[in-house]
Amino acid sequence: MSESPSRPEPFKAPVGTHDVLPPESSRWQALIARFADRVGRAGYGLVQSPMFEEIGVFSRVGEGTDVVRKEMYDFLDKGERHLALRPEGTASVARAFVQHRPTTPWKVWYAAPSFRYERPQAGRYRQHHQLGVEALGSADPDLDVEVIALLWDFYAALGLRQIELVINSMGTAEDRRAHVDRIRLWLGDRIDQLDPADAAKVADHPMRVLDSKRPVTIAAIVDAPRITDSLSPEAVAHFDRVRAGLDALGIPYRVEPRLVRGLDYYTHTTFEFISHALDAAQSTIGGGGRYDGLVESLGGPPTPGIGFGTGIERVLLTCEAEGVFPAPAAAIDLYVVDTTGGDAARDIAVDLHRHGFRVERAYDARSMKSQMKTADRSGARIALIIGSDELAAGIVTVRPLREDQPQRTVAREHLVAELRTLLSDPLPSPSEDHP
RNA sequence: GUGGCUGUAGCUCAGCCCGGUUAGAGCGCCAGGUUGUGAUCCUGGAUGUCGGGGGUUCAAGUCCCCUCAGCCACCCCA
Repeated sequence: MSESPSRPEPFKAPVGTHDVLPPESSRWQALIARFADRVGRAGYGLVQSPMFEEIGVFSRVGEGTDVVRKEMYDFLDKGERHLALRPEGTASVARAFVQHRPTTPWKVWYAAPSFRYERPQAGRYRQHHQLGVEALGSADPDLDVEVIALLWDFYAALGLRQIELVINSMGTAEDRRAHVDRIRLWLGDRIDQLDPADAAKVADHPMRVLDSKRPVTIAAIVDAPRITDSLSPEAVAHFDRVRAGLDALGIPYRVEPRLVRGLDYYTHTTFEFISHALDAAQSTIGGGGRYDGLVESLGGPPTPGIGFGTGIERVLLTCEAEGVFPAPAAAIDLYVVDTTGGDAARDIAVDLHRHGFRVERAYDARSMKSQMKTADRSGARIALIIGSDELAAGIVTVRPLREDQPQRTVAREHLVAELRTLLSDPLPSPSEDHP
């Protein structure tokens, strides 16, 4: 028997979570930056809300949904408070609105994790990340159009083409309630024609049965009443204006009267973006809708609102499937190679950082060959070489790695100026922030 | 929560059906190819609780059981 001490079992990320490491993380940064830019230009400001809330914030707004009934990560803290990790983005933002009462229209965006206790699979995690916007305080159908257009444009800017927009109207809160009752009765009369799994849902979630994927059920409900046939005049007018707006902007869409979203606070417009490039089961990459009663249900004044969320993981998965939006190239311009022990590399690298350059260096006093190898792999355009000769003479050998040009030496005191010229593209001065 | 498939070096995998010397490949990593120069090429090297536990056996990466994890699907949704 070996006497070697047993190593502790290595830890792994919890089920359904994942680490995002370089270079993949640079795609995340770029994606979020694109999003922030697009929605920022439309007047949306960043909102940062807590990752957990009193459980009531979520249960109040989604008591009938699986997302809050079965999938919430809830816990008691040391003060016996019943809290929950947020399962979706809208409720937290609505709670913040109620708490702070900002002037309306209040338009915000977020990039934040959501948590749901589900079995993970392709495109589905227990912690996933959403980009989203919420606009509160206006019932203007043009706002519905604006919000949908933001997401449409975002996908388009990434280069995604195989995206379908599906929209529906749930009508006013009264329309919705009446329709749910009507559907429940209608399905109740045909309950034995449904797939048993769907039949079980009729009492609690009749609407859910309508977007069933089971062939037996699909056949049984072809003639089910459609909400679009029984909307109030007010709701019809709203929906008409939303469609007219999308038409005017040239945004293609399909009206799907059976579209049912996972949260049951929606009124009027609901929408979903579906990727046809994904062969996984999870093809919805974004969705949202209007929620005119939500703020009130959280104790605020009657306040209309609309928003969407789109899953970063799924969007990136779709980008991969369509072969668009690759990870940005390496961000390093210079690599310092020092064979004199490393002090020169330390001084030059930090000095160049302070002057705004993007610089890396080798550590551990490796051989020159090894350092050059690393320099090459770093993607740097130029290696700055310091050997004993350079050190003694107060110079640096500047060796281009990407272009076929001879290397040359530059005096240390002229290095910054020389490199600025050499790299040609304008670099920010040390005081400014990077672009 | 239910079901199917898969777990062997950092990564991708072979070996398992037909148990048997020090467990392999490619890529990656490290070093060297004469005295200071990368991406090619050549040579050499390091690294494995064969997911974990139990069992069968003279002997298990290979067979059996349990368990955990990953993937995929149901469900649900981003």
